[in-house]
Amino acid sequence: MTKMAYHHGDLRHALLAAAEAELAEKGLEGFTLRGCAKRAGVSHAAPAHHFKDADELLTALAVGGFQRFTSAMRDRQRLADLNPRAQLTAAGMAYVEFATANRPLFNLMFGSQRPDTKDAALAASKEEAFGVLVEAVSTLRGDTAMANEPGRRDVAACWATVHGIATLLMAGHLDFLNPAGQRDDMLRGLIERSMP
Amino acid sequence: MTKMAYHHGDLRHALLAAAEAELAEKGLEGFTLRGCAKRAGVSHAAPAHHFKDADELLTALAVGGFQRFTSAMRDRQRLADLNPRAQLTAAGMAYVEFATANRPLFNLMFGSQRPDTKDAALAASKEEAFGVLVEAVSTLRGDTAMANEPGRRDVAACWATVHGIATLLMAGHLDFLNPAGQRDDMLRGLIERSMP
DNA sequence: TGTACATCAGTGAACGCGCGTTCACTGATGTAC
DNA sequence: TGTACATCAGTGAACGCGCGTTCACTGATGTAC
Repeated sequence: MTKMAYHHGDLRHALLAAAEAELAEKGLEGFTLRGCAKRAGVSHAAPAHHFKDADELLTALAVGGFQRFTSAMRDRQRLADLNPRAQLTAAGMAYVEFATANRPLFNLMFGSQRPDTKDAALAASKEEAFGVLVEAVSTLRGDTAMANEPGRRDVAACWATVHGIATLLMAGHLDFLNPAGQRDDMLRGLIERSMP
Repeated sequence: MTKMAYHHGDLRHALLAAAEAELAEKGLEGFTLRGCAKRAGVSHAAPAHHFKDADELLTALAVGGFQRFTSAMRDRQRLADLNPRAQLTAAGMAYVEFATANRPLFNLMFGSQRPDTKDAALAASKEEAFGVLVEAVSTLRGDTAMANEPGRRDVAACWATVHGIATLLMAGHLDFLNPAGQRDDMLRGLIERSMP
């Protein structure tokens, strides 16, 4: 496809990529449809052919975010020791790292009302990410964690801890920890103590 | 002061009250200076005499938020049993409740970049809120928690847990817990298990 | 006690800006025959 | 294999909107004398 092509060819994906860059750079507050179009090298009216409005684009972005989030956790688990605690820790570490490395995206995924909660793909990708955590807690417990109240509490406790660490870290509220700089060990310690 | 008064008399405080209502109603994304002025019953150019821009107003709002946040935790502690665990739990419960009861304000305080981080009053009010938690953990440990690394980790663990619970709860991600509805007991359980 | 005047806190009209949306259009693509 | 035509994906100008900001102004207040 030459640069002069009237038709883009794959504007939908180009827009998604542009939107992701736009989100990462401007944050959720500075995110605009016009900015995405400009970044994709297309007139600002063009996106309407692919996304109804900014929120629909953001919903698609969140879906991709959850998928990459799931992959990041699974990749980390594959590199980790096979014992249940190490597996849960690996997922937790990847959770925190994904958040700090993709702040506005993470914020879109977990802290925004803009993505369409009724979107099936979003619900599915979210559920899949959640599944990584549930699976790790289940293995550690030796049962199906979500099937009983103590198990659900274990899931909630682990999740709240990693999520809390991630959000506090992003806001710079945990800067008092470990001035020496071995951040990973410190995080690992915090995550492990949340386990059942 | 009659309704016809040309001068408001205490527009600064009226604006702060209006801004708080505006924030609660519209959220951080829909917050505008014009909206605050309108709500305060004043022309939209008037706020400029009291606040340089929206961020300065939001900074003042965040300061007030942290002060009320601190009070909420202290009030809860005063009603609770005197033993150290109950004191820490009380602070944690108040933490979570404040968050869910004041979502946009809490979001402004902990999740936004808009308040001026260099503002001395903001830093002080934030530090005071932090102090409630540090004090409770210190009492429980029997030492000055922030003076040693294990102590700091205990502070971080408790904080991350309550903060994680608060943010996940706000996003509706903990709905799988306790369908029976005894939410407080469930929260208390989660908070207590994070303690040293 | 009264008057003059500086200062302050508000008004309201005007401006420019970037946004989303609309619309008539144009160029490319795919399909029917 | 070629032609006609419907459809689709893009353009770019125009619009209205709400925003923050500016500015000349006006009304109230406080102070000097």
